[in-house]
This record gives sequence, C-alpha cells and structure tokens, in this order.
Amino acid sequence: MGVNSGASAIKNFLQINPIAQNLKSTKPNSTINTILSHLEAGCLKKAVSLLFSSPFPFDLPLYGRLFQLCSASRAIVEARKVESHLISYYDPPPTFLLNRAIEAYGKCRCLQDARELFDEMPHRDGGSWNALITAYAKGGFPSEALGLYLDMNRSGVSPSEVTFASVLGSCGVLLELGFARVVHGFVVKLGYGGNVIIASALVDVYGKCDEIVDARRMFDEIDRPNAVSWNVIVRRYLEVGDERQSVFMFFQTIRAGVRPLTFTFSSALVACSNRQAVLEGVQIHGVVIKYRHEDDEKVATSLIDMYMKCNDVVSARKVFDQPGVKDLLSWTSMVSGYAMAGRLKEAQELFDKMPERSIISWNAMLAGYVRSGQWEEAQSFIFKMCLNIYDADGVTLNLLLNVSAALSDIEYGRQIHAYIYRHGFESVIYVKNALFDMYGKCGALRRARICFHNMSGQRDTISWNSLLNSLAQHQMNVDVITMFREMQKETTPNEYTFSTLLAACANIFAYSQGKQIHGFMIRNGYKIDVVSLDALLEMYSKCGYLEYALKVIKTAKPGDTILWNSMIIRCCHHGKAREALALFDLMKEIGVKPDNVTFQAVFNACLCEGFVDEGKRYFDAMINDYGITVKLEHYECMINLYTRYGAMKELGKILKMPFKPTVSMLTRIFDACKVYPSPRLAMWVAKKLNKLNQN
DNA sequence: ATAGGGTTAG
Repeated sequence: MGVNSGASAIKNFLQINPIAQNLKSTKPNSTINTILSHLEAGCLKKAVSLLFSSPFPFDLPLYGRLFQLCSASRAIVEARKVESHLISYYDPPPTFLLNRAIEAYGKCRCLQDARELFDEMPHRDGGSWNALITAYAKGGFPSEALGLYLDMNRSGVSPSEVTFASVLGSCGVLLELGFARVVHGFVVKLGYGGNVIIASALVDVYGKCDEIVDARRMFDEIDRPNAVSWNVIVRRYLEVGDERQSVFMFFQTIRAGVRPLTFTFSSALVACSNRQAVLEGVQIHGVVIKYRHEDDEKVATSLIDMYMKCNDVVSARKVFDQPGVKDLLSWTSMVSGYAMAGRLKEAQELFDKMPERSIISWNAMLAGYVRSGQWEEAQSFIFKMCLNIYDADGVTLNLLLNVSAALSDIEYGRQIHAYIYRHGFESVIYVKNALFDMYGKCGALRRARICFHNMSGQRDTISWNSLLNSLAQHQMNVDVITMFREMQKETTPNEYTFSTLLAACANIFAYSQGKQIHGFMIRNGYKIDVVSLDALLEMYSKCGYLEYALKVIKTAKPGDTILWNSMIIRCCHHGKAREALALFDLMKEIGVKPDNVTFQAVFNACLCEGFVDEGKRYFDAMINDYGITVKLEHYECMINLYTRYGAMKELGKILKMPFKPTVSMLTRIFDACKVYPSPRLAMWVAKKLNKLNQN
C-alpha cells in the first residue's frame, strides 16, 4: 500500500537522497513574500508552484493556511505539493498539519490519498481519525466511515463531538437505526448530549429512520435549537408525511426568533403544497418577504410550486415574473405547474421559451401530456425529446412506458425495455414497475408474468397494485381477489389497492368480500379518500345494498359533491328515484353544495318516476336558490321530462331557452305532439324540422 | 491551530 501516492514517493526519495536539505536559498524571505502576495491575490496555484523554490521549511501556520485553501478550492494537485514540501522539511511533521492534509484530500474526494497518508502517519491523534472518518462520510462512503469509527474505538482513541457528528450523518444515510441508538448512548455517556450540533444530528437520524416520535423527543431536549435544528425537524416531519406538524414547526421557528434557512422555507412550502394549504402558504410567503428572501431563486421556486399545486396559477405567475428569480429551476417549476394543472398550451409555450432545459424540464412537460392523457401530443413531444436529450433517466423511461402502455404499443414498449436493459436501469424498482405495468396493460400477460417473477424479492405495493389493475382490466375479477391475499404476504396495500379491489368485487357482485374489505380498511386505519369511497359506494350499490351505500356516503366530506352526484345517478339506475330525491334533500341538510351535474341527476330521477311537478320545482330552485347557470343538458333533461309525460304547456314555456334546440330535442317534441295533441307546438316544431331537412 | 449537523424542479 502507499506506493502510488505522490507524497510518499517523494518522501521515500528524500529519505535515501536528502539533497534538498543541503540546498540553500539566497533570499528565503523574498520567496515567502511572493508566495504570500499570490495568496493575497487568491492565486493558490501560483503560490504553490513557488513552494519548492524555497528549500527551507516554512512556518507551520503557512502550511495550515495552504491546506485550508486547497480544501476550499478542491485543488488536489496543490494539496499533494504542499504535503510533499511539509514532509520534506519536517521530520516528523506535526500531526495537526497532516490532519489538515487528510481533510484537504477528503474535500478533493481523493480518499485514496487520505487513506494512505493516514496509514503512514508516524503518530495519529483523534483529529486524524476524525479527518478520515469525515472524509469517508462526506465522500459517499458511509459504511466505511462507520467501520473506521469502530476501528477508532478498538484502538483506544476516544471519539469526540466531531466524530459523533460525522458518524451520525452516516447512520442517517444508511438508515442504521440500531447503530445510531448505540452511538446516542455513548454520546450521553461522554456528556455531549447538550451539544446542539450532535443533538440536531440525532434528530436527523431518528427522523430519517422513520422514528419521528424519537426525533421530536430529541428535538425537545435541545436547549436552544438553532436554524439547522429547526430545519431538520421541519424537513423530517415533511418526509414522514406529517405536513401539518412540518408547517407548525416552521411557524414555531419564527416564534422562537430564529431566522429560517432557505431550505426550511422550501420544506415548509412543500408541506403546504402537499396539504393544499394555500392560506398557510401565503403566510409563509409573508415571512419570505419579511426576511428578504423574495429574490432567492430557490425560495421563489418553492413558492411557485406551492401556488401551482394549490391551483393558484395567478400568484405563481406573479412570483415567477419578479425580477431576478428566473433560473432553470423556477422555469421548470412554472412549466411543471402549468403542465400538472392540465394547462398544456401555456406549459408548452413557456417550455419553448426556456433559455435552457434540463432533463427534468423535459420530463415535466411530458408528464403533463401523460397526466392529461393527451397521447398523440405526448408522442410528438417524445419525438422532439429524442432529438434533443441524451440523458434520459428513470423518470423519463417511466413516462415513455406510460405512453406505450396507454397506446397499447407493445413494439415501442419493447424498444424502451431494450434501452432500460442497455443503460442499466433494470435495477431501478420504479422503472421495473412501469415496465411490468406496460406489459400488463398491453395485454402481454406472459411477458408481464415474467417481469413480475423477476422482481421477486423487491416487489413493493406499487408492483402489486399494478398486478391487480392488469387483472381487473382483463376482467379476471376473481383473480384480483385471490392475488390480494398473496399480496398481503409480501407487502402492505394502500388506498389505490382498495379501489381496484372493490371494483372487482362490484363486477362480480361479491358483497361479502367487498364488505370484508371495507372492514379491513376501517380496522387498519386507512384513510378513505374520494376514490376509495366512490369504489365503496359502487360496490354496495351494485351488490344491491343501496341502504348501506347511503349510510357510507354520509361519512363523505361536504366538498365531495361528485360522490353525491354519482350516488344519485346510481339510485336512478336501480329505479329508486325516491331515494335519489331523498339523497338530494340530505345533501341540503348536511350542507353539501349541489352543482350542475347534481341537478342533471335529479332531473333524471324525476324522469324515471314521472315527477313532473317536482322536476319543475327543482328546475326553478336550481336557478333561483342555487344560482346555477342553466346548461343545454339541463334543458334536455326537462324537455325529456315534459315530452314523456305530456306536460305540453310547460314544454312550450321552456322552449324559450337561450339555446338552439337540437335535432333530437325537436324529434322528441314532434313525437310528443302526436301523443298529446298540441297544434301550435306541432306547427312550430314541424317548421323547424323541415328547415333542417332542406339544408 | 482545528474539525462537525441540514441540501430545495419531474
């Protein structure tokens, strides 16, 4: 070991041939002055190049300063030269300076150099261990860092606060909860529990390991949390999905009088977007302005994102149009916002104007087309994309697979599969999931089965949901229910699982299974969102248990008008118009606001049972009490009602509508006139129809 | 003569 290190080669050379020590410079002071003036001018390279024109040792602080500069500018070549000079003229060189050298190598990500120097040091102290452990931890080798920490303990060197900080960071990366707990004990034993940096690191590890309660307990133990501590707790709450607490802790930061970091703003704003909490988002915007962060691109990006995800496009645009916030990120965010809001024209326009684009910008735009199901547009966008990018990533491949699945284009899907194989994306679980999903949706069940089998050992909830979906899509309803049992042996279902499952139950009228699933959801505390609630209603209604569905719908949120609408429609399908109308009354009682679709459904219910007077009353109420603009569809319903039951007088009145009657309306009126004689109306409609026929 | 914790667009 160590033969490849430049520094050690020179050292070996000097040991057998120490001519350097015999050289004498005529003007040592002039050399050092030139070096200092280069450093003053910020020119590290020039300063270092002059080192060896002085065959004398320099003062120790100069080496220290040089190493620090090398660290800061990641100058590996210079760091090696400084080390050479140091070990040439000091024997032995002071340990603290070699520690600085290890740090410099670490910062330059030359872990090999750091390790060799460490191994060859004649005398090591705790600082040397710390420098190397930090180098590994920060250089992306957390397990090596932990290994070194164990070596350190074995060699009898006591860890310090610095050691613990790095070690806890590595535990966080590796999700080594057990290791972290042991370290925590040691921290307390050595009396470092009050150190805010270590305490924050502990909060971070516990949070990352999903132990948010312990994280919070640790946080509460900190005497005076600083900006980083607050940042950590806000972030960790966000990442475990407790957005409410995340936002709450953000405002606590302000109350504690701590100025939040820009990162903290971003986290809190993401938390707001996830909860659609625009009011809190606006408050955070206020804090942004108070702390003069408005023109920080990163904060602005988070603001744009928050407003976009809360459907406030105007405010998002306002932030974006502020001077000085436009960068790649905020452009991308804006495009993504438009795209995800389904405003693809605006998204594409902005995308075309972007001064530069990253793969994420391309993905964002494509995701918009995919989300809105605009497959043809997606295809032509992909064509352009292929000509312009060379760095497709996992997300790109996912989207491409979604497109080929939607178009059932298995040929294209296979090509993407080949690309995935060639570029080593096969190990990425979400790419695999999308691939499997594609084969399933294209009906290539044999290929899908192979994919699913190949994924054994790393299948997650999404893989299983995909399987259930593809079975459901092929009407294999019984298999959906069977495979759900298999799924539970391997992973836990989520809300999406249940909507598929309940739909399968509904298709085969499997009431008892459906009911069991409902019970399962309740027992296991799944939140029943609009989609699964709708699936439940559908299952109970289809299985003929309307009363039960009615019981369930009362647990819906007042905002979910759609659920009530589809429930009213379902009642009509079962010929239960009275129940449908009762539902409408119940809506009023509970405070659910009906919309135009609700009234269409209500009119249809009246049509089923021949409730002409009620229909007219509801129609008037829609206009006068609810202020809903009457659409052509509503007139259609009313005309159906009046023609079917011969309410010719009302029919005549309603025809003064602000729309041109459609052909089907006219035909229906004409037919009604034959059953319920109404000469004037007959004349009017005959004229209209004739005119149409002539044209 | 010193080190250390947090990382933001799909």
